[in-house]
Amino acid sequence: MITNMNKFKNILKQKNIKPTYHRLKILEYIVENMGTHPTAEMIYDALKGEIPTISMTTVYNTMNSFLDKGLVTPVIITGTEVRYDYNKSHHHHLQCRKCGKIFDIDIECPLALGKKKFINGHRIEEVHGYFKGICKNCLKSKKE
Amino acid sequence: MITNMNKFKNILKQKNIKPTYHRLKILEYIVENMGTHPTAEMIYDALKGEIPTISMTTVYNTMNSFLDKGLVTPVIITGTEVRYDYNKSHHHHLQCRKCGKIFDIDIECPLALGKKKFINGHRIEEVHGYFKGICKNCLKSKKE
DNA sequence: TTCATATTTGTAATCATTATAAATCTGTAA
DNA sequence: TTACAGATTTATAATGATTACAAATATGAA
Ligand SMILES: [Mn+2]
Ligand SMILES: [Mn+2]
Ligand SMILES: [Zn+2]
Ligand SMILES: [Zn+2]
Repeated sequence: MITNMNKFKNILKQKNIKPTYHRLKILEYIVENMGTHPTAEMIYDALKGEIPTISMTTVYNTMNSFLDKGLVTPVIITGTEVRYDYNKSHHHHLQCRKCGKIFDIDIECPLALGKKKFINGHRIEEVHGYFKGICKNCLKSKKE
Repeated sequence: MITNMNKFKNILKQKNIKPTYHRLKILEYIVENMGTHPTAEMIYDALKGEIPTISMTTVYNTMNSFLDKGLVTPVIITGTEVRYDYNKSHHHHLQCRKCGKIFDIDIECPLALGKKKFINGHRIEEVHGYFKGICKNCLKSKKE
């Protein structure tokens, strides 16, 4: 849709990122697949069909500029790979130890409420929380 | 102290880990430097003076068996390195964006209370939380 | 002492990510 | 339109933490 592409174009312009074709397609992908919290590789694999010449470096470059401009945030759970989150609302995550998928968890975290700026004398700037367990899908799939 | 070494020996025996010299010295180091949440490299650097032949592989092997046996837990914040925590009580962490140090934060996290076993249909097995900010030491050191 | 087994070591491999420099694209001045 | 400076993309090499592997060494029971 041309209207959607205009939407993405505006998002990039608002963040002072030049809306190139690659950046638009990458943005489109992460917006429409927000719930998957994709890795760089997942983005690359999803786009290389439509853009056969795209390179991993471009994905990394793009995601790093998105990170710099605050368009996405990194989700770090395993330590083996960065996953990107377009959802900027404050929320937590759950990673399933069966399927590895990462889910958004919308619970009100008392610690995240903007109240306390200091804990134990340290200044708090960011609050992060995540769970590990078994996702609802894997629970359905029978045996533990 | 020989008494301390016996203490460490017993800790390893209780976990079914053979108390070799290397393992005892590594355990001693992480217990006495619990608050630093050391990396494999920090452990290696601290011990190579006393044990010149020690290798990084041994540190990794040892920490992996400590992890397997639940003697330590991994602290993953940056995604660039694993830090090890001997403190098994449930607690959170703060990493200072100035000095990079990791501090224990002992706050009662309502989410961590063993109550809820399920959230949004997912089974919760672990609750992790951490903060980013400026530690109290770096706050004292004048300019932001 | 002897031998099987576990531990430690040095080195190579892996994997995600970054660095680098060449190739390509884009927008604008002439 | 053409030419060109600057930005973007690409291919490739480098990096750094961790693991894989196989040889060397230590341990400890027979
Ligand atoms: Mn999310
Ligand atoms: Mn800790
Ligand atoms: Zn699952
Ligand atoms: Zn600090």
